[in-house]
Amino acid sequence: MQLDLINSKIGRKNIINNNLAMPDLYKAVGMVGVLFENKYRFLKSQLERYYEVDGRTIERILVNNSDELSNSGYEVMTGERLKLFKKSLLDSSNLNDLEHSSIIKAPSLGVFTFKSFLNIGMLLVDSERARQTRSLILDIVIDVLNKRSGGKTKFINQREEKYLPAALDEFIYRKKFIDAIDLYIVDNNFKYSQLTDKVYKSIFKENSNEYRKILRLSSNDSVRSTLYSEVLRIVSDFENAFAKKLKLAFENKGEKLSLTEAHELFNEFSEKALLLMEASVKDARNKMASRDLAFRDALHEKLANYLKDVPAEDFEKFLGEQSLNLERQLELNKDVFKRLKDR
DNA sequence: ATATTCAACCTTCAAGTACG
DNA sequence: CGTACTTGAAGGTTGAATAT
Repeated sequence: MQLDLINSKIGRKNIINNNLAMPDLYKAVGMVGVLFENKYRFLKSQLERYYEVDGRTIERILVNNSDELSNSGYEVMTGERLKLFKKSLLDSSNLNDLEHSSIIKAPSLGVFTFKSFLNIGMLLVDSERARQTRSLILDIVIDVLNKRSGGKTKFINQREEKYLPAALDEFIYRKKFIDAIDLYIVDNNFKYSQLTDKVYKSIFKENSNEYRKILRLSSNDSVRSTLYSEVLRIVSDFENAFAKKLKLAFENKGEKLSLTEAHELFNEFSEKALLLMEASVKDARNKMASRDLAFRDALHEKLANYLKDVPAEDFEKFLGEQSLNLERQLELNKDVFKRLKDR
């Protein structure tokens, strides 16, 4: 993972949003904070000491990145809350006398959470400690990812409850799609793969070969089994809708379409469908590009405009305790499969 | 209730330094 | 050599605590 944390806001947010890695990070950093309102809090003086920088440097970063840092938990406390905070600060009392006397009088105080503590480290350019901390952060985040995913991220898309139903639906629609190509287009060795690629290109701008390369899949891995449920849903919709179009065109014409005609038909269809499903296609592209960068270290260059940070819920969804591997999902859905089989 | 005081915060101008 | 980053220093603002 070659993430440039200093220059990539998305990269930084992906660290901050990764709640699963926080306990490990906290342990590794070894800086003890004061527990207040359920979060570990740090003072600017602690950051100065840890990163070995001047307070003004931190101040400047706070000013230039105020949105980002308040999102990661930095705040200036005043009034009643400050009073309470000072109380817990005194109880834990792991600061020296000088800090002690000045802080006790402070009418307002800038307070960092552990996340904003890390966030500062990801923005300090010249501090050697910050540099070390960044590489520590990346090591741990990768380590947590590997542990949680069992070392492989190829099928990380499947570790989510919505995947299985989406995959089952897709299986059914895929069959309709294949059948329609079979029945309504004149025989051609390439008709299946060409139209499948067209579906992919419409939805996420890559054909299956490009996609394979980006995800470093071997030739016998199926592309579909690596798609996120949101992408699969759209693939299903496309396949289902285009199958109907093909049937209609076949009935109008009274005979099988040539492959060229089928391509033209698809182009028309795709243009309209993309417009109609604009929001969900955009959402799928966002999720695919962003998650693949964060989880699979794979960059979809053609979807670069769709890169966003991966929300905290996604880390939980794909790496958390609730994330399920496929075997377990299959186990839980045994009865569903039995019913399907009996049909 | 009003004035004073204090530390932190904020802004600005300026100069030093590391780096390609 | 220009750019980006860091540090220096001074002056002003703010909000809360304390004194009057």
